[in-house]
Amino acid sequence: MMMQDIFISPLDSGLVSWVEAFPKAKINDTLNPKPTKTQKNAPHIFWLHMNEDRQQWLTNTIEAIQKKYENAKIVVLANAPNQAEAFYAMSMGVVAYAHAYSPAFVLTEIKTVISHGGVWLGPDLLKRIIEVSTSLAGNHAEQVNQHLKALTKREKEVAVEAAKGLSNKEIARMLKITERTVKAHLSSTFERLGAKDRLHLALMLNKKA
Amino acid sequence: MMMQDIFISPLDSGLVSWVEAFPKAKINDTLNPKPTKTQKNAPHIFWLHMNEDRQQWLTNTIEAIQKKYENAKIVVLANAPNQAEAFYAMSMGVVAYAHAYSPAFVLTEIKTVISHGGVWLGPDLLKRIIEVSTSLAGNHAEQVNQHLKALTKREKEVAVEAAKGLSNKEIARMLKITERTVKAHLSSTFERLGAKDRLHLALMLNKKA
DNA sequence: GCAGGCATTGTCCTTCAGGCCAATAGTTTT
DNA sequence: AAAACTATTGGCCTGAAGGACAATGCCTGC
Repeated sequence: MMMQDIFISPLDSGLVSWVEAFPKAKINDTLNPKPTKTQKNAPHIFWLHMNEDRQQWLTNTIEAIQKKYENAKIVVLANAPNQAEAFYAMSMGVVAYAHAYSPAFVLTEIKTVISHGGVWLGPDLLKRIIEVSTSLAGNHAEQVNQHLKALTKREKEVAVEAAKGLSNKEIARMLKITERTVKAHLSSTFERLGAKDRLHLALMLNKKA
Repeated sequence: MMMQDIFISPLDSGLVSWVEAFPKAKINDTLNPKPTKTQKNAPHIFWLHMNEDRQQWLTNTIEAIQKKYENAKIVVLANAPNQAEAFYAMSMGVVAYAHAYSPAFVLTEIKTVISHGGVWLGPDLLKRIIEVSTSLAGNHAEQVNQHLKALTKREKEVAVEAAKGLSNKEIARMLKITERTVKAHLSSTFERLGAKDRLHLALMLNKKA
């Protein structure tokens, strides 16, 4: 079966690796608002290029594609991949989430996998997903420890308090440092643990057994 | 880089699809107990055939491989795949989990993916993992109910989503109401439950038993 | 029927969170 | 000794969160 590749990107022309991988692909800046019946049923792969902070756009576009195209697979290519976004995308039915600058061979690989009904994602993300899954299933103490181990001493102290629900100001007072410093430790913590914000951090550190 | 494929299976000869996919593969019934130094460092893919209820064997074999071979990738081929086993295997560092009777093209596909550092698993399993990862576990519904009882129907819906870490905007989208309305429900919820903010709400609804 | 709870949405405003761009100084690793 | 990591803090800026004050339409129980 021939799959038509359609890249949706704000860029005028696609990245080099895209063209290399799929010379025949179309590159549009928006979704065709009115596909013909034939188009609707033909198998497509939509490669959505997440330029930056376009969560809303992503949601809308995915929903639009799912509504308009029966046999479409959706791949998200992120300029700055992050776990929260990946989770979100996968939960919406996206079948692959990768870096926008992935080399051509990765792109063809992704296509191969999803053409056969598979789902593709990189090792880091999967590891993270497994961790989260197993922490829900059991030994959360291990997982929490794993998380805290990845942090520096100071970051740990801050993270634990933040996860209890304290504000930055309160934490600052408690540790006798500036609120600014608390923010710095937290930002670093979020990045290390792949947490979106303090609420997600709290959920990670408070998973019940 | 040439990857040596080694199938570990109680069968005398491999399945047809295995041979078709990897004519040069070795098929052993046990792990070579004493690999040479050269063998240890060479990249291998071990395809472990889970014949039946051999959980213990799986654990031992995976550990043995990880100890003896530096650059080994491990794939589990299950006669009767099940999620619990898949989760377990992945948490031990296995990079693919598939049906033992997968056709040859799936096997080659798996090899391609993991050779490039990826991780492979079928759509059903991934879907399940995503579900588990993103949903608040239903098992502690009892305690949560205590709190939720005090809320109206709509407030409950909003509160649950907020406790998962969704933003007001995301909740609004999900429930097809305005962000303003979400705020209204949340404000009301905070007051009823005596929660300071959404983080405290999340802690209340996620608190350990 | 009318009161009161429920669902919905508005505008305005303040505070807080977190990202971005820096900088300094001590510590550890290579 | 140089590079990398850690702890600390500054200012600036955007966007989200939540409170204050209010209004409308729908139901339900008394």
